Amino acid sequence: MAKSSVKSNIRSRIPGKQALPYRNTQATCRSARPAIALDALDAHLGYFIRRAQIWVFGDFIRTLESIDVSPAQYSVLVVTGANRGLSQAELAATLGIERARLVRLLHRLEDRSLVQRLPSSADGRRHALRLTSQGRSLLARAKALAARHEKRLAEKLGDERHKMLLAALREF
Amino acid sequence: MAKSSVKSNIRSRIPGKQALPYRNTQATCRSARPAIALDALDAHLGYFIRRAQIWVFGDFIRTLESIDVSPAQYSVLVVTGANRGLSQAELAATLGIERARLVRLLHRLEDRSLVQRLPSSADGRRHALRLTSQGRSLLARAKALAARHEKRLAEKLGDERHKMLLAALREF
DNA sequence: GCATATTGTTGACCTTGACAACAATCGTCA
DNA sequence: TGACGATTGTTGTCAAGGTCAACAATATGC
Repeated sequence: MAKSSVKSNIRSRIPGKQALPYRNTQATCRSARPAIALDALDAHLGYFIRRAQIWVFGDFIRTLESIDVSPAQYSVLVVTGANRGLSQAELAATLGIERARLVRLLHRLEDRSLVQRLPSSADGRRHALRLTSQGRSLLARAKALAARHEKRLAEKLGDERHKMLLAALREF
Repeated sequence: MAKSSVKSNIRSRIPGKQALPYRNTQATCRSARPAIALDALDAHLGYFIRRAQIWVFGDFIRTLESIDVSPAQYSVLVVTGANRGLSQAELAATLGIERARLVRLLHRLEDRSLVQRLPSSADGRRHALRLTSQGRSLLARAKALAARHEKRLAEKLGDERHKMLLAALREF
């Protein structure tokens, strides 16, 4: 309907390129006709990293959706569980997220009684973060599901390629 | 200041873990004291993909910031430039973004006179996308800058690892 | 004791992604 | 032919995240 092209009525007919029925909106990017050239994109790591990120996160979210744990929440729960008494600034720094963002993440986890913010006796500014018992048991289930997700990933890629990617991406 | 912990005053003193001065908020994740355990996160590809994505996109954005071209805009310009007469649905599908999102991306690129939406003579619903001459010249500069970014990436990773990553991530 | 830095917090703004709805158009098939 | 379903571009809305600035409480260093 072209409601916004108030500009010109130039007819441009391009010969070789027509109406290929794309159905790779989902995750099937290895679809039918190639036809459309990625050109320079094909040499950019960033482009493929982004696509991989979307795929991996999508699978992770679907896998943990029964316990309502997002990737960000999972990372908070795991690191908090493994490092008792961590401060929010430390946690934010190791996860690579902003302090401000972590505050709101913790709000929701605290509302669900999964984490506690205890006052630090040594430093009045800090909170000592801990998992509640509910938090620990949910984390256990989350880890089990996440392991299934990771196994599926390893199967998709092949074990050696999976391990290789893990090692290479650690460079960042 | 713990304004929100209206809950308890339990003092919890954890011995081994204290106030390490983190300075890896930026991109230095290979920082000083390890101290904080990633635990299960250390085996998850998704975690490292996300960190890599942030790093790579950050470098890309900084590199192209002089010409004000975001990663998404770059991908639109590249694919549009390489496939004249593409429809928006086709473009969205190959880039893996929503039609709705592409509409707003194109709005801004059209406002900057970089792309044109021409009516398709064969199908009244479709737009045939084309770069303007300004779009083509900006794309040329963008490609040059993006190549510098990619070169920096290859140097950081080593050529063989860079190539390997490119190949492995294509699986998604 | 005072200046400066850090910590947790809130508020505002912007970008993305995900959906739903809609008008215009096309294709198909009775 | 005409009616029905599908596709295309579009808009709106909502939630999730990232960024940035401000602020009070607290700690540290001189």
